[in-house]
Amino acid sequence: MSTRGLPAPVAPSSRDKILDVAEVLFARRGFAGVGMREVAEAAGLGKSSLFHHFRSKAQLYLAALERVLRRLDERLAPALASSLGPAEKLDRFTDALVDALAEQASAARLLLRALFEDDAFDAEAWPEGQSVERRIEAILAGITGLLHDGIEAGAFRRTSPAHVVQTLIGATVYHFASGEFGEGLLGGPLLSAQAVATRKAELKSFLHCGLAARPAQSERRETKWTS
Amino acid sequence: MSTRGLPAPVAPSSRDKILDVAEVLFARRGFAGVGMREVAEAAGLGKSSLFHHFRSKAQLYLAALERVLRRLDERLAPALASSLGPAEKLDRFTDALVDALAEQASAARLLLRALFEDDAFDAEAWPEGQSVERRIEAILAGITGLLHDGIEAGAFRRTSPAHVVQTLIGATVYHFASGEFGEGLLGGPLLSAQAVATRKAELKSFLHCGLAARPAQSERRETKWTS
DNA sequence: GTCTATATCACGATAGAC
DNA sequence: GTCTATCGTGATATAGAC
Repeated sequence: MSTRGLPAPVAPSSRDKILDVAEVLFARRGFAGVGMREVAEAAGLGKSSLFHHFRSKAQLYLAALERVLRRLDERLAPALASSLGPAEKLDRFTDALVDALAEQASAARLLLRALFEDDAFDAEAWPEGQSVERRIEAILAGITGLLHDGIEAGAFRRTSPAHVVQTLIGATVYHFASGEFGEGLLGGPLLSAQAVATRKAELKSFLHCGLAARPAQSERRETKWTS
Repeated sequence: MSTRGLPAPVAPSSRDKILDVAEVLFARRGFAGVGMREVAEAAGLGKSSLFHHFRSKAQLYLAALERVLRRLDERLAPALASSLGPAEKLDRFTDALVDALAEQASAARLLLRALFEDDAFDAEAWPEGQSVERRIEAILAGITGLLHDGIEAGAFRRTSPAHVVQTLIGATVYHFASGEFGEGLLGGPLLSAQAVATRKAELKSFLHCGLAARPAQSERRETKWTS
């Protein structure tokens, strides 16, 4: 019958191998910094064979990014779908996010590029680009909605969900994308089990405290959060 | 006699003009994504004239980055040099950092690239690269030392200064580098006076609370928050 | 200091044999 | 599907006139 839906652990297709090396290379040096020749050679193919699987460099880049986002979404969705309270849900979300980013450093770097670079090509012109856009929006809607619900339920203090999301992205995506610089700063590896656990605890400690609902008395004097 | 040490506001040299456009272009599309021809034309020069001022593309990139770091250091140094307590010092440092990054968005982007990209060229081979390295280390030493002193003095809870620095970088440098994405998420401009003030308040609120020294009893009460 | 012209090379993408 | 060969373009960088 069909093998659809089943992973193929023994025989990775050429397409998957190309995506693997493209993900690593694009993460390291960005879209413009990687040549199709380099990707092809790293995947063990000729350059023309690569263009048989992906019609253009932009399509390859977007396909690699889309795969990263798909895997990330698969890791985050269970945390958001659980029927826990907002605080516990946010903890699970944070754990899942950190685990997913720490599992593969190239994913964090590629994701960071997607979030702050104005891509030179027109992403919307490719179907992969639209898929990328939709996946980003879905993930953002999930975490933003969680924060919003928590505020409405009184579990979090009244703050700006968007600003918290930006802080969360910076504290996770940037952290695991920081590579050599981050390791030099920490004085050790970024991706060891211990370093990941420390990061998780540190981050949750900040979130726990920074989002905790407070007595109205100690609330900010200028409580006009516009966004 | 000499004009050394005086700014020249009326007659910007060709070199300064080149650095201006290089900073913007490299920030937007990275080292590999910008051509020397594009820089030259944006600066109103011929391509060969550009190579008269900067011997290579790598030197131009590093010079632009070095200028960004120099200006940032000038803004941060007063906050660190003040004779305030650790908490107030950190507040001033945060204000200065946010103001400096918000003042010019290209600076934040170029700085973010410097922190997470493994540059394709050998930065150490150029004198500008060594200067970049020294300036980054100086800034890091300043904020890390401030956090360390605050912990020793009992003003901050006992945590990892390096992790706090990473969180701080993510919450500031990434935030102001996020450009179109960040504006879409916030639903408004990133760099307006109001948005900058909101970001400052949000960030200091997180820091204030996340770093506050706590009674030893509540220090490790993570049963409610950890799954 | 700025220019025109050029050297040399790598790029993305295509054609067509096998 | 993979290959060799090639097209057209634009890259960094240099040479030398003015």
